[in-house]
Amino acid sequence: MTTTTARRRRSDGERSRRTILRTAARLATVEGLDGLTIGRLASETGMSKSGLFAHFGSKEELQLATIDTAEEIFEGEVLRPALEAEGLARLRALCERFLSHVDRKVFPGGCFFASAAAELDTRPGPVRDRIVAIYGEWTALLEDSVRTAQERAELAESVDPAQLTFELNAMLAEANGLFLLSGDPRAFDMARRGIADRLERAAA
Amino acid sequence: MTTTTARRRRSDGERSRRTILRTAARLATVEGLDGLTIGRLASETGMSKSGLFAHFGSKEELQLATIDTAEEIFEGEVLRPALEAEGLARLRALCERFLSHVDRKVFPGGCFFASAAAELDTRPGPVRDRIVAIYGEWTALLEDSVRTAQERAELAESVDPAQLTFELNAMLAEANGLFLLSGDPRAFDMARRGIADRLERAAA
DNA sequence: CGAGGATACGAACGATCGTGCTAACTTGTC
DNA sequence: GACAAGTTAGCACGATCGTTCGTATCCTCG
Repeated sequence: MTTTTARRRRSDGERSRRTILRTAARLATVEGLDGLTIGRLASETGMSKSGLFAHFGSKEELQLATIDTAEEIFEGEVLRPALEAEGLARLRALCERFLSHVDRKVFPGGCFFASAAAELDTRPGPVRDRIVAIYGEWTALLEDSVRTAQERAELAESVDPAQLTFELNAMLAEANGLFLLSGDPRAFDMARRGIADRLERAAA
Repeated sequence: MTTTTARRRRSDGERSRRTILRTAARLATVEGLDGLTIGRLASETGMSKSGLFAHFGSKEELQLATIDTAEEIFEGEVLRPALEAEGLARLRALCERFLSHVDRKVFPGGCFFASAAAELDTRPGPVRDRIVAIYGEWTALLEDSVRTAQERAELAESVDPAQLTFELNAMLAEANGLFLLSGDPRAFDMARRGIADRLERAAA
């Protein structure tokens, strides 16, 4: 039988890999996941092209690893803090943490996944599939929060969870886009006001 | 005195220029305005790289001309038909024509300007400036329609035009993005429902 | 401490990028 | 019908793309 040789990594390699991927995640929101180039990333991290490349084996693997890293950052900045609340409060917290993470420029090019989704929209392949899956998880999380809020009688039974999620998501994404285009933080205020109004209307 | 030699174009050159730019506008929504490459565009139109390049002189000029062409197409498909109506009907028509032009795949990658805005968000320069200006004009058109609808007592005086525009724009853009990601035309239904609800709530 | 594997680098590859140069041809004008 | 100007192609350039290979170095484990 073939013993699967699990290549154990060295600590220094692990560390530079993290450094590379954190830089890549930030850079990708500016240059795009495709515009993210090996040479640029190498000079940004002070490594050689070949040394950096050896960590991934292909550009596609680098992109997938970058997405994983962006997901971890997003979890830490948005999801984990918001998941401490429940029901309607969780829904509000998810929206607020999302807006906050754009405002605080966790990624210099705004929401990583909004940027990646717009870029990979029409380009089939595993990278796009990964982005679609993550978008689906985010949407499902919002919808679940709506449903829980309904069970707790914080939102009306008559509310369509998918519809409400669509509208909330729309305002979050638009705030992200408008802020990036205009640089005006009033984009967040408009999103907050729109979301608050919409939730009030959906209240039980 | 120096006579300004206005370079008059020849009819065959004008025709191929149009062909190139129409192809470029479609292609840019898939590959991106930066991913739009001279060589790709040349082979797509059956021209030589240098012959095509001579029309523009630089890639940036090509990008700017492509944006102009996309604007003309957008005017024909969305603006002109909608501007026949007035007030609230115009506002509804603008939304409906926008959704329709995405659904009909006027551009294979959805709304040209949503795609370009997401790409150029964070990259300063004349190309970005042009996209920002066009986004501003679109927003101003929506806002003006809201104001006119208020003057005609079709929408309540208490409505904040900028806020309503933000929310409508958000749902249009989200429908565009969601449709491109999922391929599911129910994205348009959710946008229509959300917009109808929002306008009903804003009615006088 | 010695061995083995992970890590990193330098050099080089074919391909493609945007961009020039030159020359051939078409078109429109007098 | 000739001449000027606009149009297109061919070829080549330096740069950069993703990728490969050989080699030197460092960490880790026995």
